Amino acid sequence: MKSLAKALLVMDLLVSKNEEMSVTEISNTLEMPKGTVHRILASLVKYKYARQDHETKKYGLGIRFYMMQSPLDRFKALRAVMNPLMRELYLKCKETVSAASLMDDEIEYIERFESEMLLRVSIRVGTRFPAHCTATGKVLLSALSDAELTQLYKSRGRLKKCTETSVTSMRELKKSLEKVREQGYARDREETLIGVNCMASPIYNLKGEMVAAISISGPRERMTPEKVAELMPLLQETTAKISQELGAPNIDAAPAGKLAHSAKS
Amino acid sequence: MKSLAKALLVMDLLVSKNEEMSVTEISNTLEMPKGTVHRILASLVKYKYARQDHETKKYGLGIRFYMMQSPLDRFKALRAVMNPLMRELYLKCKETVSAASLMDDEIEYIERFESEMLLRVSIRVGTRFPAHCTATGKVLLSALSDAELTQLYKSRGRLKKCTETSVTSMRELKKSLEKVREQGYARDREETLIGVNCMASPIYNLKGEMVAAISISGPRERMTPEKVAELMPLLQETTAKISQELGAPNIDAAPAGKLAHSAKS
DNA sequence: CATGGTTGTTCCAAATTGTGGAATAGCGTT
DNA sequence: AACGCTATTCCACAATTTGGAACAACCATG
Repeated sequence: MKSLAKALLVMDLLVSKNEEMSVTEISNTLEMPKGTVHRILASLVKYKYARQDHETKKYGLGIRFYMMQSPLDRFKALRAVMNPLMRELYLKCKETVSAASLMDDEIEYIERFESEMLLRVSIRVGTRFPAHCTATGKVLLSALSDAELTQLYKSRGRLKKCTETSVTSMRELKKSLEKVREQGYARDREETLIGVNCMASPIYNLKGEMVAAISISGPRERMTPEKVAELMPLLQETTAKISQELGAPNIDAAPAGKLAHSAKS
Repeated sequence: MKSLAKALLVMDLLVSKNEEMSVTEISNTLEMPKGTVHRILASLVKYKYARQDHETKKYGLGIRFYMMQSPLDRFKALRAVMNPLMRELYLKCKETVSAASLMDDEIEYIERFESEMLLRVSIRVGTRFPAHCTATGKVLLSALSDAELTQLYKSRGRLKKCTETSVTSMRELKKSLEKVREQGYARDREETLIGVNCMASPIYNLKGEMVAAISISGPRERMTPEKVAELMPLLQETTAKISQELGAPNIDAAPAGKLAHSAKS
């Protein structure tokens, strides 16, 4: 199989270099015509074995490779995919856009674009919050089964109350998560911090596991119900695009997928 | 590219299943004719993206995939490849055959077939020895550059003397390693343990890095110079075969390759 | 021991598919 | 504006993949 052989050689090269390469670079190294290399790359990209940087036009390894690497590399790949689409979303809404994933019963922010408004939500990468009182957290928890959820909170007693509006009982939380599952997104009205409203939507990887969630957060005065309703399609469009880039299956089918085990480090 | 697409689908399936599958199994799942699946698998095997278990005839992921996984998985894959060929060697020489890799200035045994003779060398997986006074260790150290070697031993003072014949000075060691590089193998005469002789030969991975070494060890009385000379071709044949299965480049060209960084855990 | 039902593997004519040089388009620099 | 550099598209030729069917090898079962 000649065509397959050539494609595998291209993959080999990308694996061994482990950095992005241009079409001509590959073409020269492997002594293949540019047209051929390009066609191969297009197919590899289609099946997520390679990916093209839309800015530099260079090609690198795709998510299918990162999926089987260490959790650390996986996060790196995830961030690389999220970054440009999060920036796009930020430019549209001008509020702080952030991404987080679940670490035990907390969420940890892994990427963000901070609003430049005078009054804004300021979040640093690495920051953690209790999952149960953030929109992002509720989205991430919604991927857990009832059993997993009770397991997670079994030795933790009553839920910490961040603000007056935080949910504090397991029953309330479960009911809330039920709604999140139906809607496919979560909101929080000053549950994390007084004066801050937030909305979040999930990201799935190519196995259909929820790996992170993206949120828009801003001050109560700007994040009115109307504004949230206006931004929600944009947010969901963004998370859908990211999920798609990650190779997630059935884009609009009912989620209810498993939550990917998050890394400790 | 239809043929590539199909091949990638086969790979996808192997990745997601993460266990060996038969041709018909794949053929049914993907609804492709058996002939096509077989042809694709043959090509994937050729380029180390898949491998066939010669006993069960089933196909699984190849070393190219394991190469980019966590060090732990890499060791698992390495052992899977070494095991049958080490057994073969053991059956031919009836002496203890073992494999070890370098961990700092020690070697750690990662696989072994123990002789069933009354007087035999008994080694457990996980055991460690100072690298400088074992044949295996000398082989592994021979892949290091002069700079790396001094770096490794810089804060360790005089080399530990295992037996009377052990090398103890850095100068002696370097001279000894020079010889190992020339020969492509190492021997030790009661340098680790009084009464025990040993011979070792290196294994390279598909990047040309030395990842482990295999040794035959036995009591001085049986491991005479003549016996060693008789067994050496068998040992080298075995390590060559393993290296080849791992996809090592230029089988008989001058090694002088880098030593792969070994895992800590 | 033969038989039926598995499996993996091989074969080959038909035609669909990949080929790769050359043309095009797009981008940044001179 | 013209140049040199990319990535990308195009297309007629032909080499390649295709996949059904035949084969071989194995293992239960009758």
